[in-house]
Amino acid sequence: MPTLQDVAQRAGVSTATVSKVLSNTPYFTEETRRKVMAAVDELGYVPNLAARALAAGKTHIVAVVFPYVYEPIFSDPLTLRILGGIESVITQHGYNMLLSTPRLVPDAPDEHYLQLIRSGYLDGMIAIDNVPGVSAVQPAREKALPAVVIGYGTREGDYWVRSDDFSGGEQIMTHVLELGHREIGLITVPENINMALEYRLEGMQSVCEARGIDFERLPRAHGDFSTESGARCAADLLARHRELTALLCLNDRMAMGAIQQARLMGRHIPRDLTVTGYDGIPAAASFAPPLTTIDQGAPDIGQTAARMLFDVLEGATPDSLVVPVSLIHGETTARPCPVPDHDPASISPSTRKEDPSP
Amino acid sequence: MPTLQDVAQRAGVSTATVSKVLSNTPYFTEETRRKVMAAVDELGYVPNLAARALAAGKTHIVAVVFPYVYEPIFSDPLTLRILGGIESVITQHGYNMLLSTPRLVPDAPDEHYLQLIRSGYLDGMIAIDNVPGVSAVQPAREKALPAVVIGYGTREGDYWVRSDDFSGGEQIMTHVLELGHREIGLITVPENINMALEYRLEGMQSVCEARGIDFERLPRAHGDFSTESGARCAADLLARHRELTALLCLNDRMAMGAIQQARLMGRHIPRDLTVTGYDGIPAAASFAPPLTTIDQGAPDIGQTAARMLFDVLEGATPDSLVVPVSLIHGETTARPCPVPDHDPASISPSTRKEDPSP
DNA sequence: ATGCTGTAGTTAAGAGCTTAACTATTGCCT
DNA sequence: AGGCAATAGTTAAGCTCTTAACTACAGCAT
Repeated sequence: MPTLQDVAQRAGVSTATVSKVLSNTPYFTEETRRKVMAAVDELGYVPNLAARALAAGKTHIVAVVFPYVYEPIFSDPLTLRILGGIESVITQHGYNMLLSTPRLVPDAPDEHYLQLIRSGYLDGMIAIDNVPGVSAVQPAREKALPAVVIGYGTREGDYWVRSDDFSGGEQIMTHVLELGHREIGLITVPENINMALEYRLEGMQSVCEARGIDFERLPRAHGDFSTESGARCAADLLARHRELTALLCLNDRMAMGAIQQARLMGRHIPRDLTVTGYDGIPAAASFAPPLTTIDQGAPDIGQTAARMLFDVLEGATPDSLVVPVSLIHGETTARPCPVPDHDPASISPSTRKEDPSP
Repeated sequence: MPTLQDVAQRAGVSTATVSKVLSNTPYFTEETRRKVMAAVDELGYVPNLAARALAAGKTHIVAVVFPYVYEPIFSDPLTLRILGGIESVITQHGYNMLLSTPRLVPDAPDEHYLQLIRSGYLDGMIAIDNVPGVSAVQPAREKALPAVVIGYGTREGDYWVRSDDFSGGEQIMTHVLELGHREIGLITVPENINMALEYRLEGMQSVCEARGIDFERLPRAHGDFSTESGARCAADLLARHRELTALLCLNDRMAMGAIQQARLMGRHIPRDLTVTGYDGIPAAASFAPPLTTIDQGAPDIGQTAARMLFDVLEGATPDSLVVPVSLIHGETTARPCPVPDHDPASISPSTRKEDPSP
């Protein structure tokens, strides 16, 4: 591989001049540029990034951090969409994206991750941080590495982007309440493992309280984000609370599991049971029937976070941002049906999609 | 940030000794190691990766290359699963993963991508290469950068991992034929844009020919991998060929779209129409009904590719590998129903899940 | 003429690490 | 005692680039 030296020699100038030409630092003639570029082309010179990084202290590498906490991140479609958003912006800026997936456990730091952050290899980072008690950005703060947080694990002075979880909770609960449901079950995850979900719940609660409904009384089941857990939770809730006419699920995958389970138990969706999701993953739209859910605008979150990071790298101090969400009207919600007798043995033949009954 | 020098000084030894201790090169006493490690801890020393890369010519960075070709890669759930498999192995080895997504277009190389490959920043790469005419690994070959290809875009001497697409095609076609279907429609993508799909088709063809069925005669529609395109293709095929009793889709997303569309057209799945997918993405399992499809073993492919790369980096010459696939028996396939009159207006009320008719 | 400014290019000092080549010491064999 | 091998550690060169400091010189106002 040819080096700067080789190029300089061939062009008949010094290495400093070549470096200037390549980085567009002023003070060289058009003639010189031509000579240098010719030499670069002839030799097929490509700068060595390690040397450049060492000399200039800039690597042009940005870390994208998706911590493994309670959930294997690679099973969440949302991850991919956020990643896609981030990627488009990073690529535009000519940077490279290092994907890091530390195993975060309270009081047991991921040494490899810490080394990476402290190694000077990174110009900045974008981290998902939604779990209380463990932080992916903390090491970046310590090293004063420019960082943007996606989520709630932030401190004063951090730059962050968040989905408007509170509003999402409000919107979905409002939708369900306005359809007339009062006997509502919640499929969520254990307390305090994800702050985004906490805010969704708070949004739901605020709507309930405004309408005089005791949110705390609504039966809950705790899953782990997975489809299977959604099915399990639905089985549990529907068995224990036969009066339920709606299940609000805190993510789409659990909602899809819940729907399948409800069907097995003889419920038609949405006629006998309203089910909602949250996230707006692609599978929710192609589900049958399409899920009523909240679109988080995942690619937008990724793009926004990346843009913000580049602002910071350029010395600006961008404002942190809440990304709005929107309700997707699918076909899994309907008015509650007037107290049917849910005996699984007596599924009537009329359990078909379009029910023309009054 | 403290440097090697600082550590050496504090430990009262030379930088060379510190370097040896840290890299476990022989010839130092336990006593020396203790002193060095103490100094490292006290100073919180972390080696500068750029300097290390420059001096040693090793960066401990592996590129994972998912080219954008005909399809935005971030909308394919399979991507995420392969990525997850790769990630687990790379992390185990203490390497870092640089995610690169070049825009590959014939005769218009992605300059930024080329620079990255040639920049000496990478110790190796894993690339998905399934599209004829454009190659993600080619630059790696030119630079003699250790590489493992996932897919068919290989040359003599390349290391590769492939899913057994031919067998997958055979399995799914055999399954459908054995159920008794003869009027079969194919939902695929345009010719020559993806070699993996070509082999799936060839597998299907071989089975047909062995049974005296003229594969070329089967009606086809061409989508673009997306759910929506699957719906469009199904609409087209079912309208033009009312005799069809089965639709074989070359990926799961198109299958899900096809199923939704078929339902809109009054077909019950699987009673009136058998539909199959391919890939075994998570959404296929949580679909209603669960898709009959081929499990590609995506995480396994990723892991295998990564392991193979590390073998190469250690100087071994691993054997390239075909990863077996398996048929997932979902609930979207059934025996063909004896020539029903598919008038959308006359959906009978008995269109329910369990049909106890003889 | 003198001094100043601005431009074009060079020199050389790092940036922080690895490693080949070297020195020094010890233990062991004959 | 002499020679050799193995061990422990040091010295210093080198990896490739950036950049501050410098030289050289033309153009211009005073």
